[in-house]
Amino acid sequence: MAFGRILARAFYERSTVEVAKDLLGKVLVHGPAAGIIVETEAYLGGDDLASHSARGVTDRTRVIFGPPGHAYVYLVYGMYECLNMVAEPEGQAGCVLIRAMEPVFGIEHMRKLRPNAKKLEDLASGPGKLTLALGITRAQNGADLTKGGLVVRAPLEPRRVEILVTPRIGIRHCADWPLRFVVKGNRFVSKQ
DNA sequence: GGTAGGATGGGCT
DNA sequence: GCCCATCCTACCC
Repeated sequence: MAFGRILARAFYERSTVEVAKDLLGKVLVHGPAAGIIVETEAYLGGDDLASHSARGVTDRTRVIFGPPGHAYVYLVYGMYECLNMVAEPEGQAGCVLIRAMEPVFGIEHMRKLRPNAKKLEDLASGPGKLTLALGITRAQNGADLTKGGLVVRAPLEPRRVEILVTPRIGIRHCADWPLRFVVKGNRFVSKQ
């Protein structure tokens, strides 16, 4: 499969849940490597206490309140970086955590960045693994997803996907909210 | 097959 | 000082 067009800003300028669901099956590209997004989570504004934006605008969370279609990348547990896509119109909080990807292009490149991964299924089957495989760091925080080296494209041959909805993983607040979206049956997700 | 525990540092109280 | 939107290893069935 090859790449289609870059997703426009209007794609991201919608509700966070819509964007999280529609990102499934899209192609995430960074430099020489790319894969199909198979697992996402929505982090909402307002009363979603699991979101970093819940405490308002700070140096870290500023990008989440900014214009949609930008990357929010942060350090978690002192060691790993997580990639999010900013959604909602400017001024409103909301972002989508990219949790897992099916490797498609640049697989040898990604294997070098993920020496611990034994199987193809382990390359990007988690938010920290995915950023390692793609070489994404906080240097990409705030990057414009509609141009440059980090973009999301439509697939040229879209697959019909069935979406499984579950609670989000690894959080304490709002632990039962149904905001995790996975491609049902896909073997590259972090867990079914 | 499964899970408990440790690594490790930034953000915020 | 406490809390993490995680991953890997060791160890145990």
